[in-house]
Amino acid sequence: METLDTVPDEDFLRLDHQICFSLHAATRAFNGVYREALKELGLTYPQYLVMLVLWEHGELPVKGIGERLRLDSGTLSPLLKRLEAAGYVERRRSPEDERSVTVRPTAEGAALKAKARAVPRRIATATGLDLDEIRELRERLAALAVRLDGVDPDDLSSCG
Amino acid sequence: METLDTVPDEDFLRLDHQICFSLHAATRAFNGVYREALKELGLTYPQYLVMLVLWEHGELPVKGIGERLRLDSGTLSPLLKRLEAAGYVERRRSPEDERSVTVRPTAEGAALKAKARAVPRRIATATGLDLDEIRELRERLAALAVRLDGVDPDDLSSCG
DNA sequence: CGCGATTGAGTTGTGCGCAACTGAATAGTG
DNA sequence: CACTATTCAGTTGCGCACAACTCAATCGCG
Repeated sequence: METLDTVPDEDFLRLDHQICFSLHAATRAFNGVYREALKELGLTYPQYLVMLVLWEHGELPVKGIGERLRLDSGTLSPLLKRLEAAGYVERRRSPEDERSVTVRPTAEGAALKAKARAVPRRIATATGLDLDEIRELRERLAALAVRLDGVDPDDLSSCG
Repeated sequence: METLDTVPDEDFLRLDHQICFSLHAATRAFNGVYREALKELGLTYPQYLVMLVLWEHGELPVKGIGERLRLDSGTLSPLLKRLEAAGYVERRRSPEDERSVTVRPTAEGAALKAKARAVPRRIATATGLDLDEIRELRERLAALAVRLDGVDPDDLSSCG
């Protein structure tokens, strides 16, 4: 039987080449179609992700957005600043906790949701997958992300 | 029967939130484990991809690397410059075509392959997937990337 | 209450990805 | 042969991701 242990290192490097590349390429291809689809909304893909969680929750602290999207303030602060400059969100210091900043969609940002409705369907059509396949892919990727995020760094270095 | 056409826009936005996020998160989780595994080699994930194709082909023009990794010169030129500064590759103008630049691993770069051998196995173990599952995921992602790269941009905008 | 530890947002610096561009070399056409 | 079009690498500019850091606000322990 062929298991991880029976494959030579050499073949593994080649396989890695392929899987690495596939994931990398698929991600960038996805980014590409989203970029195109979001062009008319004036949003980048990560900005769209932020707007999605804001449309769903109404308002969130920066930290809350970060937890849901697994992004830190180093990424979110400038991104939110650009969304604010574009007029789609507003930020204000929380009165209860002066450290926290609450983000919520402006009227214009909320209105954008209507225009965004058509986007996911176009993307789904572009993938050529049906609903069940999309859901399955989502499950797999989510499970993989959870598993990879939980890996002990020592298991990845030679001394582990 | 539930098809793409029978799902309301509202549900679609929510689903999109989930699939977007899953792909985004999985990619970054993958990047994270590779970053950790490649730390001792002094390579970033994209630099590792470049070294993989160079180890396999011996030497390639910048264009050849770009075709295999689906990357343009805007990304590759500075990346290769850094690999050269690190002493892993050397670049020289092709004598036959002065426009082209040939890239090949230095002795140090070639030696790195031995240290890199252990990396893919650690990554594969970290994913918790067996060989067949890894292969299947690779197939799916590759097919998806090809399909998405071939999408007509007009199909993604409202006027399409 | 006082003071050190923690938390939250933001900044800085580096590398990647991509669009748009430059400039030089080559190919192709009349 | 001359001249335009194309090709190739590189640069610039912008946005994202992440590590490492700053600074203020808050928490928690003695």
